Amino acid sequence: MTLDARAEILLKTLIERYIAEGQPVGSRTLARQAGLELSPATVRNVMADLEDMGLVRSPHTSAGRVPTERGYRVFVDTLLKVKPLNAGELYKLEHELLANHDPHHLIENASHILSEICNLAGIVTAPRREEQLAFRHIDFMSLSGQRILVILVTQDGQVHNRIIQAEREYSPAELVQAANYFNETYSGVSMNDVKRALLSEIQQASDDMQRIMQVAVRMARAALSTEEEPEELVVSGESKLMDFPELGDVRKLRKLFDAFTAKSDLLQLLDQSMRAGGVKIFIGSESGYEVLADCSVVTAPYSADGRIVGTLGVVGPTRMAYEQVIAMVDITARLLSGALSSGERANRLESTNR
Amino acid sequence: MTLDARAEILLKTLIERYIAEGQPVGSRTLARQAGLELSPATVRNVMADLEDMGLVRSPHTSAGRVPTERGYRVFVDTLLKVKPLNAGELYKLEHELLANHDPHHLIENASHILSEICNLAGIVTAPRREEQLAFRHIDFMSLSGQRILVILVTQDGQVHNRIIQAEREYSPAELVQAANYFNETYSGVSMNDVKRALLSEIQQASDDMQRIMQVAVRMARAALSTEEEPEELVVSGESKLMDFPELGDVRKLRKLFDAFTAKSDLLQLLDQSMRAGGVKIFIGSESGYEVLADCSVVTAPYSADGRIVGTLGVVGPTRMAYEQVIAMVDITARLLSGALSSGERANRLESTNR
DNA sequence: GCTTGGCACTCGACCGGGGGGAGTGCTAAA
DNA sequence: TTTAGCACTCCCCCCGGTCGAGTGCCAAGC
Repeated sequence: MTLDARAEILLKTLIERYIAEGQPVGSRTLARQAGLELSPATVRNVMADLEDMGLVRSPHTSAGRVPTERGYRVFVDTLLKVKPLNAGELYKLEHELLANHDPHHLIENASHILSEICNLAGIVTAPRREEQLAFRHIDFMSLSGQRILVILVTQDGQVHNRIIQAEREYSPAELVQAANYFNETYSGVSMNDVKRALLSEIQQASDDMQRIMQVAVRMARAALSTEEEPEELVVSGESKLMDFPELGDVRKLRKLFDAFTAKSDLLQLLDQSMRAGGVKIFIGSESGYEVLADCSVVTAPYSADGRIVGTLGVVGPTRMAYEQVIAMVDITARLLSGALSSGERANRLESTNR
Repeated sequence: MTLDARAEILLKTLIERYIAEGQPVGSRTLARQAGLELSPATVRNVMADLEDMGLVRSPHTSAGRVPTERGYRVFVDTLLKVKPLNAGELYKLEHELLANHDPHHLIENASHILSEICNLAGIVTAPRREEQLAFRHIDFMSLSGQRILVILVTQDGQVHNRIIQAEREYSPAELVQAANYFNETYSGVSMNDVKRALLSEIQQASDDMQRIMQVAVRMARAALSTEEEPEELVVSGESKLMDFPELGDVRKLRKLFDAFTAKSDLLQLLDQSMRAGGVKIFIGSESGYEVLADCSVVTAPYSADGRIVGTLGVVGPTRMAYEQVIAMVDITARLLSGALSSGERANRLESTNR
């Protein structure tokens, strides 16, 4: 069941060739390509063995061999040599990613860049870390009627705004006072603790609290309970996938694009790979989602201040240039982590090959 | 060169049939469908005339007729009877659109709904009306180093935030004072006037201004000069276009999707149709953009408080159900206009057929 | 025992031809 | 002016044949 060295070389060559050309590889081509001084006939024997092991298959009787999912798996796990980026690429990547420091722009950029350099669809989940961040500033502003605009700023400079429905109208003065009270009381406290504090403050002693405090607490509570922003997923360059002939079937493409729009499946997949550190690769049906049957997904979590807050990656056909893609996903995750961390320039990019 | 009544009926029937079926319509079918008690032979004669006029054509010698762009044009301009929505559809539309009152959600919703009810791609330009809106509130907050977060709220409750690079570090107290000064001075003034005022304030008498005012003016100026947010375009349901066989060619689709991503061409087209009031229809090459050669675009401007602020519409194959689509684009524009206007419930939906 | 050359075989891609069907244009008659 | 008839055209589909690539197997060679 184990591969000898020759079989490994042949499998590796076959997969590389198939990734490059997209067409079944015959014994003659493979014999020439592998640099092993073997005749096509020998190669054929090896191929028969590989086929028995389920690592390659023929689309039809006389059509050369194509890697199977298991074949790709072996390739990715044991055969492939990740190609690190050269200095020029790295510089360009870094330069483009850091063009804008606003967190939201950063993740949009990351998605776009991933898509561009890999020529695949780039996907990035928006960071989820409000809970850990410190509260910084809040503002209440009354809109028409009883609708109140709440602006919340967290330590990292992210601005969140929501509209809440109050139970009565409030004067501007009241709102300003409430905001002041709140800002003074909670500045620097983590959002988690703010929420906890709000909960206890409101159930205890609501009578003997100052009216203004009551107002502030009530507002903030309403704002933070509607807090549940749907988790965000940024997808870029989907249309790049239309260039791959193996996905050229419009019906398949339709399903894939719908999955990009619905986002839920992809989010689940990405969430899943958030737990494990490092680059993770889902080949074909390994992802567990039918739409991704002919696709591979390469992901890596990214962090802010040492804490993992999201995942990024690419989606492409199983036949993708893993050697480069893995390095690019990896490096992008590192760069993004660095950019999102406060000690910004401390992003050590130790090149740890897997 | 003018069409007699019979020719009109036949052209109308042909186009309706073609829109429904997507296949060339022959004389026999047409004769039966039109309800005119005519023989196929007579219909053939009429078709020959219509072909001379450039309103229909045959894909090949024996294949029935399909409408040309000019044919669609005549159909849309003079033959078609816009189908108003029934009460149920209208209710559902209104209900879904107004699910969220936040301006940004409103336009996302509008795009999504358009795409869903028309089964085409929905497009909406984000409202451009900062200039006319009144300034309401500003906040300055220092981030790491000299980066300063500026939060700007306009009268309608929209929150804009930018990060500017200051020329030195400012203390929190300075920033609060500056914001206070600014809020007191300019509250309620239109953004246009604020900008103008900033310009003159800064060139005149910058020496004898109080230091705090100087700071405020400098900040605001930096923030407002980077104001140029790229005009936004929200596209939904692109993948619906993959269901149309006439767009089924992957290469064409790729170009179309790239145009959706690039946005510039579409924005230009939509901007163009912002000037003219009411529903506007671009059939095939009329749009002037090659990617849209096989597509039609139906647009309508929408307004806020009586002033046109953006355009919405749908993109689909030239063979689209104009009769329904026109009504839906029209009504969506009206509903959105109503929702964006402050006297919110005053949206008179006079059903003015074109 | 592995490797190799040879050989028959299989299958997809491509090409050309023929039948069927849908629809046309034209003509002549009503 | 309308209609019936008819010849014609062209697409679509199916069929059969050829070609080329590549395989599997076998027997000979190292």
